[in-house]
Amino acid sequence: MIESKNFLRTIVEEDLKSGKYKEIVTRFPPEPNGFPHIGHAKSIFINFGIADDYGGHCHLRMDDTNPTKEDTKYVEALKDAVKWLGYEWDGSVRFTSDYFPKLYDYAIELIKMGRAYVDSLTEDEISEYRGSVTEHGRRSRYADRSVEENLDLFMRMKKGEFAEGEHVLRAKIDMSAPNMKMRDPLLYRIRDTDHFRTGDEWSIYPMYDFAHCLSDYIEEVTHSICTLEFENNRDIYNWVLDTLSLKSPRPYQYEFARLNINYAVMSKRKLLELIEGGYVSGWDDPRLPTIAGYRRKGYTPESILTFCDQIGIAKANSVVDVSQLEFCIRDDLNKKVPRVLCVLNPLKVTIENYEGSEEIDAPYYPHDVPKEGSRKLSFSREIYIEREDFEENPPKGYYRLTLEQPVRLRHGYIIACKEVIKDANGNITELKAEYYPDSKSGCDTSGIKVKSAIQWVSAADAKVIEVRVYDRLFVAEFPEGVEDVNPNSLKVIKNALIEPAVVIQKPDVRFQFEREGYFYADPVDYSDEKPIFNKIVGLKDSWDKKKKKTTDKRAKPQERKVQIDGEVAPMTSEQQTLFDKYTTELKLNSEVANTLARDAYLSEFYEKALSLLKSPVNLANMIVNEVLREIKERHSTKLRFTPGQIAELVKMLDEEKISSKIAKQLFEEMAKSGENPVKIVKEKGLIQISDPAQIAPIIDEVIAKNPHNVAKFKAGNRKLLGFFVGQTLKATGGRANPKIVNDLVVKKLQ
RNA sequence: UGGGGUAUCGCCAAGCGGUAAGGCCUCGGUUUUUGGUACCGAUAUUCGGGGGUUCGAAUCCCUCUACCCCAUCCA
Repeated sequence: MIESKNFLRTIVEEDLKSGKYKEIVTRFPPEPNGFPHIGHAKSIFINFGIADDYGGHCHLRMDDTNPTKEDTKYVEALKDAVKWLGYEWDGSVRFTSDYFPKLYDYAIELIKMGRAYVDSLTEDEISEYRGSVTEHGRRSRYADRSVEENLDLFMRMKKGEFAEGEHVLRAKIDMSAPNMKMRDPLLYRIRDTDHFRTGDEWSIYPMYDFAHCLSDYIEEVTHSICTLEFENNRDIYNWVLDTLSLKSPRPYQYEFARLNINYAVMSKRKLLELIEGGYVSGWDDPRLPTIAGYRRKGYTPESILTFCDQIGIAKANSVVDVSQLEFCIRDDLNKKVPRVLCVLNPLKVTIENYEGSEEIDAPYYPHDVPKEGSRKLSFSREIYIEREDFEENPPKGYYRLTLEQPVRLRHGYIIACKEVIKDANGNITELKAEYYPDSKSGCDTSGIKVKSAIQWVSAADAKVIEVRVYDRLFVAEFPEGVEDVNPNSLKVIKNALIEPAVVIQKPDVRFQFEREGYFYADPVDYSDEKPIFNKIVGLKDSWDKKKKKTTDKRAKPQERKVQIDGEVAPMTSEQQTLFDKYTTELKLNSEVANTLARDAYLSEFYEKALSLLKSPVNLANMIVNEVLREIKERHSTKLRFTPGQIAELVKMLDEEKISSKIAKQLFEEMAKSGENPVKIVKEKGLIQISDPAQIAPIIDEVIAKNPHNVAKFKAGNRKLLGFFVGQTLKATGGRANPKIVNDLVVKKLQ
């Protein structure tokens, strides 16, 4: 299958390599409270795709912890979607509700550990006590109940002794946690509602944060992949699994950005609004971005999967252009589907010099699609062509039929228009034409040149079909809601005419109506008596584009955004004193001095190193640029090296024993091992090579190996300097003095 | 405003100190009995802004800015 690397796959590969897991297990865990949309397809593609490619398993699990919203009909829709996309879940479909007994036991355990308590605050109080993003929360007065009391209450909650809202079970974490999700999150709530699977067996239901991580653990999931909005929930995910000290391996959560597509809405709420408001016909309305909608419209699973692969996976919120999806379906269908002739808006043409009738053999596929198959087209005196394919007053660049310009009937003869018949209102009702008998397709000896070939159907045996032409559901690129609905998103053409083979022979269910687009026999409403086709997507239309371009001249006023800098916090007087000392006395540049002066730990570190080595500038640079990173990564204090070691490192740098490149390498090693830098240099032989006589031959070799780049460099591509320096450095194991290499390369390439 | 994220072409997106991948869109051209397809070519001296470190920075450091997520007994 089509694969590209992304950050999730990188993690999976590393975990496999390090032996963290023997086998990868992922899961697709939808809540069965709505139909899956193309965003789910992305998630399915990611989870099943990773499992497939790394020899693992992917589970399909219904996250059914909220009995008030979920329903079995959605379970079926979810299963259908996964199957339709071509994936098989491991084992049977799983349900979080299957784990209710186990989850209950885990909750009991948490209570016994004193890490969970039954709270009896009202809903409003709980919300109030939680505080806000800027204010700490306060703990409930019920948080101090004894383990026994909690146990008793929780068991009675389970038995159904209390009404909804009377009590909840909460984790005891931290009401002042900056992450609001960690302010004693709810674990269980009472619900009177029957659950679609467990019926009235339970009167308490676990919350997502409690159920999800444990369900993953129970199923031995390794990588729990979800969308960005759960980033804050990761802390609880880890808290639950860690607090219960479950035996490893355990799953970890990773987040990716959910899919958005312009001119569409993806949220269940908005989708439901469209359905319930009657803006669309149901979950499978072809205008909806639901999987059922795309399927009904005629999209293939392959095209959806290709799309998911093309858009990639990252952590940045983004909106993918619909044209990317449209490209995928066109690209897929182009290779697969028979071409037929259909006239959407018929205009009668009488060929006055033609008598009788004949059958024309016409292949289903064009020369560039390697597929076999053909049908007969019957030709006679009366035909229909597309109304748009004739113009009395053609615009410039019009290739189709005009009074002066003949045109070819696809697979048939060339015709010329002789007369235009109009009704009382001046509307064209019919064309009188003549054909050229020696111009038949395949044996054309007429020598007439035409600019285009158009579709047509014979009046005598064309079949009437209904065609449903779908346009985007919203007029706004980023729709808010129903107020942005496109009133013309569905056009039903009742009397389109199509060549009979399509509805009699039925060579396929998807077709390209030539020069129009791709169409699909509607799987629900189609009947032999009343054939109905959905438009899947139009063909690219460069003529349409050209026409539009001449009419609307879009001049975009491109203004440059000016970014305003915010204010920087002022320094304290001590910091200021330090800063002044650094800049004037020690001659540090102000940036470095600023960073140093503002961080007490850092400046102290600096002073210590400085007392051992009088190299203020290099020491400061090293500390600000390298040591600071280590401090951040290791939560300050636990550094594995001392100021003395930094001084030794900088000393070697000052003495030009090592290059700055090696210094960085060295620093990293030292930070990891705590080893003495001088010792590392000695052991690894990292002494810098500064002798030009030693370096020159290596450069010569690099130059000899890359004549193409030498030419480019000489032609003025100065960026290639880095390439040559890099190659030379690589050849010496990083030991060559880069400054000298640099000079030498420039000299040699001059 | 506390915390957590994210910023690379019109839209996605690689890139992890050494020549700014790729796809879509757009624009040219060639082939074509689909104004389709295919094929060729063009399109980021620059990576949200400003500084710093380095021979060399999209990548490391500082700082600023913008956007997204979190205060459901939803998931």
